[in-house]
Amino acid sequence: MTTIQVYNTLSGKKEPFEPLNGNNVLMYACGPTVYDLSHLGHARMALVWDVVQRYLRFSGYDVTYVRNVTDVDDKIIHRAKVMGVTPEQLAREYTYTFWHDMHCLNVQPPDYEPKATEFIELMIEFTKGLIDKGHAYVSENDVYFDVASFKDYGKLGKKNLDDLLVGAREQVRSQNDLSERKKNPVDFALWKGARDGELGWSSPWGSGRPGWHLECSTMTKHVLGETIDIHAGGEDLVFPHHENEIAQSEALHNAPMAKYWLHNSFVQVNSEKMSKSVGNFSTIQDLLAMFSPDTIRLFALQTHYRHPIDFSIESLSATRTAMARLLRAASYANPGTEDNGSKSKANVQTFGEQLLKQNKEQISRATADKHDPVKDETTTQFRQAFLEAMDNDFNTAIATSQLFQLADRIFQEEDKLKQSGYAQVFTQHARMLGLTLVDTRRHVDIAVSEQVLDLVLQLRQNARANKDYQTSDLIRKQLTELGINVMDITGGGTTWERA
RNA sequence: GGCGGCAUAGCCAAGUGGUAAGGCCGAGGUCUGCAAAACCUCUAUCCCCAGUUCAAAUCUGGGUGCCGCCUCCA
Repeated sequence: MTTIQVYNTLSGKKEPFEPLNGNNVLMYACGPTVYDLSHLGHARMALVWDVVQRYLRFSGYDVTYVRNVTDVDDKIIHRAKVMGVTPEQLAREYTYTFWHDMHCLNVQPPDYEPKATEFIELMIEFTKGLIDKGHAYVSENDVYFDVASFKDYGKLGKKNLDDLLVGAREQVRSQNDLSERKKNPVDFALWKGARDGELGWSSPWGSGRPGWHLECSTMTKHVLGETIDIHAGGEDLVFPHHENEIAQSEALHNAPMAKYWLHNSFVQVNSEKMSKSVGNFSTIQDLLAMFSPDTIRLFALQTHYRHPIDFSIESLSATRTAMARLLRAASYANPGTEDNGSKSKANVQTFGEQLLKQNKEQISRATADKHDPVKDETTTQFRQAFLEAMDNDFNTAIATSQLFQLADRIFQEEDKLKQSGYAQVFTQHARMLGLTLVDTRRHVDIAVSEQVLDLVLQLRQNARANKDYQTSDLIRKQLTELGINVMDITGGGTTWERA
């Protein structure tokens, strides 16, 4: 099997990817906290790890991919209070919108999607274990992790405890209630006691809720195991979130939590991180109103996942133009449909049905070239360059550039059979990146259809004015067949409505 | 202050020792009733300075600018 190179945050280097247990890959990505609509930054995270798990499967690994949903957290509680709903209602609402966004973007569902609230009992067990081993202590109704008791603390985020203490002391001074409860300013909460009326679960330490980091440690352990292959997430989770997960899990298990720690970079706006707190975000739903899922995906994949992407409507528009070219190239895969396939036959299948079909048809690395309808220097070179790029720490920027180069070959090819063959190879590889290639070039929105109708009716009026009633009647008849009733108003003017 | 990262054409963006992928925009041409698409051609020596090397965007040192994390954050 060809070796994939991955950049491991833990070592700060690219390393050959070798799963711990033969062909099995256990992969966990930190999912969203569901307290609001997801924005492009969340989309990038989901898209990147979606492509990674797709590529690992393509490469022949038996992947178990887990992405959690954080459905209990301070932000959820605060937002719910503001909106006058319960935290459960709020979390469920935004879980649904997240799923909707993911489906629209053709992000494959993970194999398991644990929610924090489903693991409270096990988190309590986890905490007890840490207390028993002397890595955690109870303070009033809270439980804290004793950072000083874990000698490797800081190995992921490349921090040393002394430096952290200097900074932490100043922060804690401003929250002096906390400083009294913690032995050490950098200690973090495993369990937070609930104040009056606050959301809480009963525990040996009274009513309360888990600390943020605890859920990922617990769910990783119980869904996948004590040591997994890949733990992934956004760059901002390196410290303290993943650092604290490591501290908890490794202190309890005396075993590495994950072999590879992978992190994606941010989406920026004017060179500044896109985030809720800055307020410079574009929600996935807003963007989907303007751009196709494939455009958004291509936009994300044209930059390497460890580099920041600078977002602007202009650059997304540029990607839309580029995406149109890829769709045109793909349309040669099924000769004949280019010209007569637009008679709405393609729309019989729903988007969801198309995606399921595509996933079923997805090729694997071992058998990929056997399926090649055409096998020559072009396809061989293309595949080699494409796979080489993906093997090299999932370099989707190079992989997509190869798609453009193959697209050029498709356009140039005069032999129809070859052209179609190239286009099929093109399609297979584009779908490996999760591009749907659902042809959106002829999708017309309501505003445009209205204007087109106005135009047609204007032409009909012109015909009537010229007493060309044959033409004007033909137009009306055809529109009627489409379900559009055309009504001339006595005294001039025309209006229409759907029958 | 500590840690990490980035700086490549008008814009976006790959490339980490052997002489600059790809996308968008633009220019000229072919095709076309006109246009669009397609096709052909053209558009950079890589922030600055010094060094290592036969050879550097790519390594080393220094400088400048920008960003992220260290507090919730994908």
